[in-house]
Amino acid sequence: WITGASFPVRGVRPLSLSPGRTALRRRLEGRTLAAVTRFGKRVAVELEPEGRRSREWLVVEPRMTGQLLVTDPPTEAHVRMILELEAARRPPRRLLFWDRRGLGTIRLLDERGLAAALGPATLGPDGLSIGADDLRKHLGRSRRAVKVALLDQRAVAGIGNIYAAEILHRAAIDPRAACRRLPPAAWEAIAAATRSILAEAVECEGSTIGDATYKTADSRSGSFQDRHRVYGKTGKPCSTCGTPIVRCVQGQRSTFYCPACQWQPRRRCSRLS
DNA sequence: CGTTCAACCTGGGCGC
DNA sequence: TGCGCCCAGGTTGAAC
Repeated sequence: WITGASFPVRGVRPLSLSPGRTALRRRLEGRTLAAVTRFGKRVAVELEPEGRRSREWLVVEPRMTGQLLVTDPPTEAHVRMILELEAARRPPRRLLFWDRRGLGTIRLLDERGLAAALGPATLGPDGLSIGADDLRKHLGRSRRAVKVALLDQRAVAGIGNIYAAEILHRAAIDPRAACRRLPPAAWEAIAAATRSILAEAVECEGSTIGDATYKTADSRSGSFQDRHRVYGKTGKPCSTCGTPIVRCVQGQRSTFYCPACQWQPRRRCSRLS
């Protein structure tokens, strides 16, 4: 159970909290953790009901640099939340939220708020089990470039910038291709690549690039960055065909792809007669 | 409907 | 060494 909750300020911009730090501390202390679940990129810590309160969830959205840690943080400076935890017959532990850039958010939500934060209007089916039909239903008629569309969490939850690039390389689809031009077979390939890339990334405990990116709750670095085929590989030979990998910008974010072996549907030829 | 831009932040890496 | 850029596993809202 939570014996103490604090939200250090230390001169940096306060963490985006809902409700504010004082109310949050009051509502967290003494509560018991019931379960921890993941929805796409969001983590929901379920709190058992207490007194007249119904069940509530602490929803953590790490964004770019936020991490939940049970070990000492890289620096004290960017610790945004400290939960002192105690369990029967165990030494006390601390659950920290450490976030260098401070873009992450923490919200305490009731059932209603949870539905809004994690429901189908916000988060689509999880990428680890996504099917081609789900993708096609949501994106099949979209005019957006397929890479931009894969980052839309309402269509499929859990794909970020690294994995969008790796998925489309594995599926051999050009990230610039418009969704509506993709045939059913392409969606099958994309769905299969999404499941396999994400499963491998989970197996490898994510991609740790430099010291600022993802680490596990006990601070282990991931190894999936060693398997990246295109992300951050500008100019390096494509692992499939040897053509140099290219970088472009889509929706203000970097995209990496092989200009030779990632397929783009031809523009429809206008035919006479 | 889709795209672009700005904003929220800190910090590493680069060229001059 | 310092400074000004560009870049970074993300999300949101406004403007066109």
